[in-house]
Amino acid sequence: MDSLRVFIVEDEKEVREGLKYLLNLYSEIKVARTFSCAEDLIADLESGRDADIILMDIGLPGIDGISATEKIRKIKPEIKVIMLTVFEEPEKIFKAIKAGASGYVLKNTKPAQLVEQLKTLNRGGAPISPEAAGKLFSEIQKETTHAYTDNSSYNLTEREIEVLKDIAEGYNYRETAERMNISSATVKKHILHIYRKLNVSSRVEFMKKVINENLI
Amino acid sequence: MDSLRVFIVEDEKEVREGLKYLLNLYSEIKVARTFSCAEDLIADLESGRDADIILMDIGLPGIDGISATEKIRKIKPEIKVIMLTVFEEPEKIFKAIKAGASGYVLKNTKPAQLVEQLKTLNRGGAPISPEAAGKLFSEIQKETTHAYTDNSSYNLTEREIEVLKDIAEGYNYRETAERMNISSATVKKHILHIYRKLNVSSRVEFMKKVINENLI
DNA sequence: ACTTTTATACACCAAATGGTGTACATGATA
DNA sequence: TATCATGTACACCATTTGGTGTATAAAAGT
Repeated sequence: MDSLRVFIVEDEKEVREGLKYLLNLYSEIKVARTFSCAEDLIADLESGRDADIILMDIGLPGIDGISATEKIRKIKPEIKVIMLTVFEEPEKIFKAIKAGASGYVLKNTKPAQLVEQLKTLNRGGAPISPEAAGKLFSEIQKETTHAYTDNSSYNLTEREIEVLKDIAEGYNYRETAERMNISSATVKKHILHIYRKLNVSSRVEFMKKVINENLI
Repeated sequence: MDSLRVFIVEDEKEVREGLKYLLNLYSEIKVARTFSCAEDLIADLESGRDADIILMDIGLPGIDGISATEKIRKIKPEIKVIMLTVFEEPEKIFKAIKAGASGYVLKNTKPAQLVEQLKTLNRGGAPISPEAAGKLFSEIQKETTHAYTDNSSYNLTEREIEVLKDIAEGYNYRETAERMNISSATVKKHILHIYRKLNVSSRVEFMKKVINENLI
């Protein structure tokens, strides 16, 4: 198999050169080019040069690593960008991934381990430490804030709203019943009442109304 | 340090007992209780019993693993729930995390590795394989860019798009068939193909996708 | 020429949904 | 007090949906 063609973007020369040296000790990796800022990298990509993987420092002078990642995804979406950092900041992790990063690793990761992680990229894997993953999970859970039903016009009862939410989520009567610890006959009754109040008579009409009128 | 008190929820007896046996070989872990369904576990937690970590199968009879995780977070938010699965389905991974899961591991993970991962939980880590992380990343990226998703990405045929529009309008198979001058069996076939392409399996999921991704 | 895709259509079956009853207990309200 | 709204739950029924087959034929790609 061909070795992975890697670019490194890192402003601190020692880190940049050190990483290049260490990674080049492995036959699977070929550090082809290094850059001290994102602007240089982007100019290079636009002039036709190509990489399999870009190791991108987050804290760069000028264009920061996350913005650079967004740009890269636009011009060369096939290139995998791995964020490199010293600290793992929850919000940065989430932002980096939204921007299109394929991984998030610490600068002090051992070279052998880093090489292993880079190799998982081909299989759809994403290099990330359990610690960073934990912070990412927390961010996701934080973002998941349930908007609540605007019930001004339909006069749905509290229980009906609960049922509405579950059904609109995709749970069927049985599943909703189990989640609410009631019988599925009751869930069905609720839904029929909801149908009358919303003036619909099928799941499709129900879903149209619920989504379009932001009832969840 | 105390050993970690672990509960296992898994419907297949062999997997459940096997996992218990293997984990109990490690002094850091104590598999205190096992359950064949989520209902039993929840009853146990409500009656006062406590765990540090719950290993939760996703595909359970009755209340599924994700719903169960939501419930656990409500009654005992300090317990870490790790999802156990055979396959890594991107949407399930994302849903599980939103529901409050602290990790997502494959059933075939080697015990030693699993034990290591469980130990990282105390440090705020989240056990997740690079492959699952990759799928999670894709989901996050999909969610943030789904405004651009147009019908071409699912490779629906022209006829399928016609059917999709009618069904999403609220016509049922028979009505759609009449409008298109074909048999309702054919409409049904089309819908089943559409379901596969959209990766959904019910009208509700279908409508969510169609409306949220602007496929109409 | 051969395979795949697309569109059509039927049969069969299990599960879910839509709709109608009735019934009982609770708590609020007229 | 009596009625109403709510939440629970069951029975019954027809229709719809979800999923699996098989089959034919034209069109498109290999």
